[in-house]
Amino acid sequence: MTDGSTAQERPTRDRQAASEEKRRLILDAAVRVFARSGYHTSRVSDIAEEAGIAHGLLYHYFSSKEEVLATVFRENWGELLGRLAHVESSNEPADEQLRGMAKILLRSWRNDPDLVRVMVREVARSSHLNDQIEEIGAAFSTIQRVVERGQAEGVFRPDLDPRLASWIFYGGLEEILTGWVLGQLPDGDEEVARAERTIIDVVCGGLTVRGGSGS
Amino acid sequence: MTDGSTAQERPTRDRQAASEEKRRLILDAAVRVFARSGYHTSRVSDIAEEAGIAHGLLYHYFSSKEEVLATVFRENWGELLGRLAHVESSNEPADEQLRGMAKILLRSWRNDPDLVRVMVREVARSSHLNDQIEEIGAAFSTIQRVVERGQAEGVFRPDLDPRLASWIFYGGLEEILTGWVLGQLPDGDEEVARAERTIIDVVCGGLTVRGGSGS
Amino acid sequence: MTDGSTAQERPTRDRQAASEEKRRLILDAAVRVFARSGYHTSRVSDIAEEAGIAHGLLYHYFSSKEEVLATVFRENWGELLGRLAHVESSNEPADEQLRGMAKILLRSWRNDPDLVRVMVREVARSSHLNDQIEEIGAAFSTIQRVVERGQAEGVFRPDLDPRLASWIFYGGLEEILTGWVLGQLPDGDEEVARAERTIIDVVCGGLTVRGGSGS
Amino acid sequence: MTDGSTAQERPTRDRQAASEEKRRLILDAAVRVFARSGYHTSRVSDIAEEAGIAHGLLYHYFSSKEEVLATVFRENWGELLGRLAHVESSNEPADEQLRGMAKILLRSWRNDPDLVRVMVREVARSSHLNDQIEEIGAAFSTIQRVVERGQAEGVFRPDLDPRLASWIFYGGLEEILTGWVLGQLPDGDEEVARAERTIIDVVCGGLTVRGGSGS
DNA sequence: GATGAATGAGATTTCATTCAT
DNA sequence: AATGAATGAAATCTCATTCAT
Repeated sequence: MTDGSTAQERPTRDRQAASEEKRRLILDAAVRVFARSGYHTSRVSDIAEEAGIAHGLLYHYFSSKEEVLATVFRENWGELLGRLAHVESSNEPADEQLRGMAKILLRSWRNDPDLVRVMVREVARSSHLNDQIEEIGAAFSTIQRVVERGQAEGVFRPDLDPRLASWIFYGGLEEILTGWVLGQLPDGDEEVARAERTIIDVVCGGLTVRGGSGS
Repeated sequence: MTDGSTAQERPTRDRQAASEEKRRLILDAAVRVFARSGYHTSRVSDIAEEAGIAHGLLYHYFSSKEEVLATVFRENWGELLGRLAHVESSNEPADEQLRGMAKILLRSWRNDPDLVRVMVREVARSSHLNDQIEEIGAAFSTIQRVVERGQAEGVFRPDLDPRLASWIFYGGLEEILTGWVLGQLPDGDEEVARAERTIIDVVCGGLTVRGGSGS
Repeated sequence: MTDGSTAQERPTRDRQAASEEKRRLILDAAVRVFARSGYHTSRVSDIAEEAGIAHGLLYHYFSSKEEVLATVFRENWGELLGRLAHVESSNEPADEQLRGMAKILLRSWRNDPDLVRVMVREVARSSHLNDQIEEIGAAFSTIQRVVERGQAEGVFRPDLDPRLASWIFYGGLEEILTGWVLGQLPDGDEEVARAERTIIDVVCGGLTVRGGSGS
Repeated sequence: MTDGSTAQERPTRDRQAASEEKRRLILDAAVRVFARSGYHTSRVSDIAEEAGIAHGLLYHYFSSKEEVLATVFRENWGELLGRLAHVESSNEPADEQLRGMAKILLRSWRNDPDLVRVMVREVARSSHLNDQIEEIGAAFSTIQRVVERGQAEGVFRPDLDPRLASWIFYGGLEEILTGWVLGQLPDGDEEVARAERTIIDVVCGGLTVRGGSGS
């Protein structure tokens, strides 16, 4: 279809595209603003200003400030879930899958620090929106299934509660992200790599020195 | 006047006691209200009503709503720090000390759920007041020192970053508390005991099966 | 499009005009309210009600109640200064210039009694905002220059401190305005005329009888 | 009566004296506080703190904050009126009486600057209390009578409105005080003396150079 | 007299949301 | 779609005054 679109069709398509573009503009601006000032302290007009639009226009795209936050969460968390699922469906052994998931979560900090800031500080446990709890739970379930498979395959100890273990694993990851967000843990590519190693070492291998036949 | 108190002295002492009592009344009410509605959503008059006082009186004791939250944090976190320090100064081996610290943190949920709710949701990473970051850091330092001692004594693997390990340990604990706070993890005395066991098993011993035949 | 205005341009211009109109609406209402109740006793909502707007809108145009008062002062005092400057730049003799300035000040009472009420009672010496002192000083400087010129031209006695003389002159005028504001001096066109005559007679000619036989 | 007072009598007298002393303490503190911060901006507790008492005690001596201001005014203005009346009843010529009155008013600045600050800024025209207008009027009446006598005795020009003249005279004085209060006119003993001279020169002799048979 | 805890009306200001243009 | 003026509920905080002790 080199130019088969009617005169009618094109503007419509362009409009939709432009509309989608502006929607994204607002969401991106919101992430920056929420990251900078926090959800409650940010004003709708701050977001609009950051996005370069009139604040009234925001209400054409979102029904409320809360919905902006919810959308930020939903769309990004959804993508994350997808990537975790992809790891889960790989053929790697359970511990390698955990490593892959740690990588995804920890590297998000370098990819989009503002987004992590918002997720960690505003969404993770702030319960602005109860709807999100379910979606967050999906991540835990994924991790939990990996743990369970590891146990079934004899790679992981069978005596541990897989649900708690998955929470602990995720908690360790999130806390490291928090350390970066709060500027309390040293930052940088190398640090991210070390964090990946450490979380896997600790959670999979444990702190305690292995006895028996060598390491 | 055998007891040496003047007529002046007594009422003063009584007043101070009463004043301190009321201060505590307000703080306790604030914890309940913040736990129920969240810091931002709670109104000062909600706290006052919960405490059974006029809202103006709150400003006799605290300079702002924010100071109320900061005080709730400071006083309770301080107490927690004291208990962690006590464990640190015991003669137990490092892994037992970690277990002791896990106990303290996890049992706080049963002792005072509202307080944990507030600490987890409003203070831990909410960025209200940066002053608190330092005090939170003190807890990490304590844990970190235990890890380092464990490494020095040959109980813990020396190749792991003790700082990251302490964050991971604390993160696991906090995530479990969060699970309870959000109603996502099953609750109850038995569950707390299992959580204690699991966090220590995972962090100290690791998920991976310990085998004679190495990994 | 013969007139060169785009479809975009017109509404914008209209809006600006409407906005300016509303700004003035608020300022006028503020003058009436301040005149009636005094600055401190007036509430922002009184001003809004008098202007027929929601009180929140006032903050669209002014950042605070204090800024409303400051603006009332600045804009009106600025106009007054302009008129004084105009008199100063005339070719009249010094005493005639003083008469002209007295006219301006005294007639403002009949033109806009509420404004005079506010200027006399709230701004003149009330110390709300020190920024205004400078601008008030400009009026004194103008008068002082006229006095100095009168002295240089041999019309006024050269032995008098021109600065003090200008303050005395202005003080006499302001006191008469105050008498009208407080209802202590009789009011009316004729009275204003008499006040003009008297202030010039007193300040220029003095109370003392001029005699052939000197004093 | 070396010691004729009964046991009953003394304490009573002492108490009254102590009570009166405290009352004065509060009034003096109020003058300082009002001078510093202005009436509306001063809090009752500021006055109490300045006086070194509990703020509740202020209400044993005065029924309200407003009454404190009214009392400050009444007592001090009354004293001033007495001194003006004393000048009026002297045998001096009218212009000398005016000079005496100017002295009293202007020197009050050096005697008690804080009091002048309060009188000029809070009482003179602020109409916090309408009751005071009458008492202020008494000062004008006194001046006016002097002017009228001066006219009757042929010292002052008979064609001028004596009421307006007295307001102008008083206005000139008050404006100079205001200049000092606002830090806009140079201060000091010498300046006060010059101000006395100038106000009398201007109001009695006028600015205009005397013609006829020399000065 | 003296204290200061307690009250509560009330004031300013903010800001999410709506809506006319 | 886009603007930003307009609304008004709501929240924090102040402080004169009262009153139990």
